[in-house]
Amino acid sequence: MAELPKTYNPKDVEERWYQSWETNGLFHANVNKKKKPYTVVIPPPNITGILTMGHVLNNTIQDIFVRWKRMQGYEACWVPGTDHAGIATQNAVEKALAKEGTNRHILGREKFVERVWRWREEYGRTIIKQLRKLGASCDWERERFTMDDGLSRAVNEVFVRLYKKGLIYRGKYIVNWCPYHQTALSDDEVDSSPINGHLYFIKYPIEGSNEFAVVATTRPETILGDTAVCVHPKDERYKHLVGKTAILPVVGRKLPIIADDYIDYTFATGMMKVTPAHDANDFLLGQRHNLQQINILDEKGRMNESVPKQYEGMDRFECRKQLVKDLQAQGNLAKVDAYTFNIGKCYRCETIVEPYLSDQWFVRMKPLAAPALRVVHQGKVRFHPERWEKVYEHWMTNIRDWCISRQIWWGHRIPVFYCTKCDYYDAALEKPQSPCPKCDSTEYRQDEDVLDTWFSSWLWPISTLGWPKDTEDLRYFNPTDTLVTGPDIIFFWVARMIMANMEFMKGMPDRTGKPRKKEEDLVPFRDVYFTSIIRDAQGRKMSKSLGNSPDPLNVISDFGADALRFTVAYLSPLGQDVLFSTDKCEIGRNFANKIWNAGRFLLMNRDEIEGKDSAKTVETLPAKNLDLADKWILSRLNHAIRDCNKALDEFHINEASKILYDFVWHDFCDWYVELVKTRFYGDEPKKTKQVVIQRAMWIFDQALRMLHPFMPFITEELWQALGGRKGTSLMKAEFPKIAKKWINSKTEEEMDFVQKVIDSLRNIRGENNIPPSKEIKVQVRTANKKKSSVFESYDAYLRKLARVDEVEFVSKKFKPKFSSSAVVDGSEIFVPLEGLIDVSAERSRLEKEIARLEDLLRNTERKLANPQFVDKAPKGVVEREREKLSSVRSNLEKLRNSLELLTISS
RNA sequence: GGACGCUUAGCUCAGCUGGUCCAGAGCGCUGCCCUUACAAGGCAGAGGUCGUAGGUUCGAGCCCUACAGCGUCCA
Repeated sequence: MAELPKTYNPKDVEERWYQSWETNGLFHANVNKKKKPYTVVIPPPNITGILTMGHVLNNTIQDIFVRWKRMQGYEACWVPGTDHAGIATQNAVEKALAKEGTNRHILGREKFVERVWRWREEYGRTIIKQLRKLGASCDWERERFTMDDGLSRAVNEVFVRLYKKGLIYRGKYIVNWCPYHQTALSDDEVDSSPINGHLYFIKYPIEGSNEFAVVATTRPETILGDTAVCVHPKDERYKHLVGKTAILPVVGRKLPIIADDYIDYTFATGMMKVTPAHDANDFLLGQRHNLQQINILDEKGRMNESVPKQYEGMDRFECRKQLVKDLQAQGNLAKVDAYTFNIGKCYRCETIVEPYLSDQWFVRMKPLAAPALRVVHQGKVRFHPERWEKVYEHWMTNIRDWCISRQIWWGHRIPVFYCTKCDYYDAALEKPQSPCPKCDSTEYRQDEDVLDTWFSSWLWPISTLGWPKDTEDLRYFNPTDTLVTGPDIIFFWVARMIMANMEFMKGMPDRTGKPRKKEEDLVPFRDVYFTSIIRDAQGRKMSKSLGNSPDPLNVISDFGADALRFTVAYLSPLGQDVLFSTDKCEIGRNFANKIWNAGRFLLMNRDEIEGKDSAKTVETLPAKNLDLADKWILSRLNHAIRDCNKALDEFHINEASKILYDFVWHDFCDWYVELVKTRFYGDEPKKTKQVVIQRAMWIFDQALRMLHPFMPFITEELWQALGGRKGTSLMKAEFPKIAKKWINSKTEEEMDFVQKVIDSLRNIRGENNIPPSKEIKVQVRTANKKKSSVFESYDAYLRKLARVDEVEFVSKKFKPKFSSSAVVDGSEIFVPLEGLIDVSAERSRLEKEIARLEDLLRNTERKLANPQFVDKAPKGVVEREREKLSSVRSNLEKLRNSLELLTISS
């Protein structure tokens, strides 16, 4: 066994083990009927992306679950992959083209798409490679991409099925239009944010009258598309105007004045202009009242030929300025108020989106939503934390149809074919070969648009496993188990996956080959873990523009992947944001170093005791001749095993990491290792020492197993070093199971007493400034025989951990002089310090303790004096209070005596 | 405007179904230690009327109500 370096150096360890795991196929999962599957599909990162802290958190959590389940004996399968990110990717490639002085229109569609594929080959794998650095145990043989043949087939299949079912339709509707990308966006792709703008009040003369209709708008240029003025039917102010005609300034168009209770008559003047082609609500209003729809914009957001010549070709904002000037000149601008309102921006380029009337494809969502809502209500899909169910429910019950067409080139082209000779069209997997049923023509053209990227992502849990084909994988690994994702895509993705799975898995064979019927077999996953949002130390979202997002690869190279993983897991409470800064990785790095050195300590002593090259696996716990420390650490270990498994079961990652941190650092390193030293360095026979070291190694081995899902690299390295295991991996070792027989509260109480004695001796040493090198003598007056025997049995512990060289038992009559003292569970401890004692410090130390106990005593007395408490509180609680009372009283008395003696003797 | 979340030590946070840890951790701070695993460490210590005001209860950081501040989502 080579010597381990003094500090842990992650670099070579990580590289080496990841390669070993991957080349040995340890990440790969197969259909294995003897095992239960545990499946996770990765939220496919976007091919334009690079690893961010958000990915680190998300994938660390997934890896923890997957590695934990794998060690528990499940056939754990983590399906990785990427999505094609239509708009973002097209954006990136267009930018590259622009640098070359060309654009997609010059290239043409086919060449452009080829170019995007090349771009994807070159840059689209970045994030996948980076995930390996993090230690992600994805089954790379299963890597998928939303534009792969199989997945594209699934997309087409779904489109055609929904179309035939009448759940997909085409229509002219108002959509969110991004003039920069020149495409429609779904509602979710629009971010709304407040803007300090203006509210313009514009006067429309009323025909045959001196009156004006005064309407208010934040977008004055849209008046050019107005086709009505609307008032509330109950609004007395304007009743007389209904049915009359207003004249649109500048244009001169005649606008009917209509009444509809949709409008809010408390807002502004209570009169509203109606622009059916440029506002979603006006659009509906226009349909109800049969109003003309006048589109005044082109795809780039410029005024089109439907507006008066002087405005034609102007950008919408330029037109706004000019129009306001013109209205003012004409005296038709009543006033302009400062006004703050929300405005929608494209989530990719932040261009202000324009409600825009155009031909688009939609999915009818209501029928799909019902079962998806039900399975969440019934707990067949569980959200963690639960509160997201409300958000989900709200969205699902108010769901709107989903605009799935995008006017871009990169993506799945809509599988709809139009007859070039007549108006016939149909959805089909392939271009129709048969003549047009209406006109006999055989020429077809495919729809120019592509589908929203989410239209492929919503199939991810099934398409990655082979759907629409009935594959063994799909039968075995779906439904998947846990989805780990951010709450920001609950609508985009989570909800839609549930809908898709429920719809498209109906009737597909399950594990036993029978068609799926029950809803719990149709869900895409059983649990959804919503991760925290990673923010910077000031609580700001991480963003490129702020430059506050550390590059995870730098963090890994500075601290190690294990350190980063552990830190992130440790800092992430379920459902709460995480304030992260790179220096917090010291938590993980220091912990890794602690683990490393504990391992190093064990190895050094093993070599010492058993001789070099004695490495052998300790398969079973050497359970003979256990002393207090052994029994205690076994009890603590089993607590940790139980609590860690429970925390993971409940998705409390941070709690699980804290349990392991505390067990390893505080129980194992601070106490057990120190206690074990007394036996390593004592005079016991070699055989005894061998058992002691082997036991310590066995316990450490258990800890390594539990830590492995969190810190895979360092644990594997140490596990191999400790065990001399060849041809096997900690990845496949069994995760510890609780052995209840080792949990023993008596043992823990006894050890607690020993620890308290040591603590109080250390406290005495500290407060009296006794140098660590100086050994002290201790006189004890024990509360009972049992305590005396503990002192006798474990005095080696006192000697080592509190630097004691002599323990003397004293009688009741004994009156210590020049002593510092303490009371532990009724036993009095005196440390004679003649010449060394700082009397005033000692006095204040005792006084402080006395004051604390007096406080406690008063509280306890008050409680017990309350008949209601004694009456109503559970017996056990009252009993404990009584015990507390008597022990506090007796301790107090002893301390007061000591204080008195101190005063006398000084 | 609606929904949800947060407010505990100087900082960042734990504290799960009200009484056992007389309120915890990490960082920071103070003092002492390079004790043969670890100074990325050890030991000891200082530091909190658990946002405010009420209420329920024998008993509340934990439950209820109102308010304030911060944040997120939706309209």
